[in-house]
Amino acid sequence: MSQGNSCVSVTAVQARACTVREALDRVGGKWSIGILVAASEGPVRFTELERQVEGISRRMLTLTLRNLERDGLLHRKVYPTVPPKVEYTATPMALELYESLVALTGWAERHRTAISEARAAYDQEHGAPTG
Amino acid sequence: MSQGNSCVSVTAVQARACTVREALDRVGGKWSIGILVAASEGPVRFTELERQVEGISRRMLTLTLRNLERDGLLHRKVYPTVPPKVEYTATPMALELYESLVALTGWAERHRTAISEARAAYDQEHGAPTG
DNA sequence: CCGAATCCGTAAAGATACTG
DNA sequence: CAGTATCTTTACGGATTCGG
Repeated sequence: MSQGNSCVSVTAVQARACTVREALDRVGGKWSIGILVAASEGPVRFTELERQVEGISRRMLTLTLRNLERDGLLHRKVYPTVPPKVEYTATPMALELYESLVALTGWAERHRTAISEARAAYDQEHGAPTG
Repeated sequence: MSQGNSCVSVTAVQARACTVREALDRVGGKWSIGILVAASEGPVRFTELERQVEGISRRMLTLTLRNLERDGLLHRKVYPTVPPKVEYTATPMALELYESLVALTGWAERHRTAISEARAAYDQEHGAPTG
């Protein structure tokens, strides 16, 4: 997931950019947000996530779960019962992150149509994908 | 850059997740943020960006520039002079996006060490990359 | 100075079958 | 139920070359 970046920028401008990317890298994957949002509502089990995120493969669910756990965004609790039971819970840090993401949600909603129009205009002016 | 997603989620929970991803996809690339931040300070030229972003290749600069322009985040102004001159300017929409990203910056700075520690702890408990 | 076009390596992501 | 292992496809990103 292209992490392991320590913000070794030369200019102050790019140092700021790097800090932003540092945050985005935590949720940069295709599925991280979906899992995080689902886990923000309370503890969720593996199969439960598999249904909720919908479209995710078993493999990607496992991988993303591991990464989120490794970053301290999810807590993994195993119940040693005979049908195995594992619960994933969002940590306070993850909940805080989600709050920060709400600002982005607002932006996306406000400019959703503007972006679509910009893309349509661009595609028409240049080589449009539709023809 | 894995865009073209229209948020066709079934559950309300995942619809919210999708809106967040919609915003993240605009800046999801490896270089988008760096370019956006540089352009937020005022109009910048191609070669200027090539130096500022530092590490970016000519190809990726061009590609990312095109995507940002297509999404309506950058305005491209060409001066038909004999040595060609092209200026890229952040649109109001892009500046607004950058403001929203500042919230994320705060989060990243607050939890930078916590994340590092979480990763170290995880790597030690499981198979550590360093041994 | 600003870019397009091509080739190529790596990493992300999907599908599926198998296991404790 | 909760994963792991393996295989294949796709997208991202780097290096290089060429053109206006």
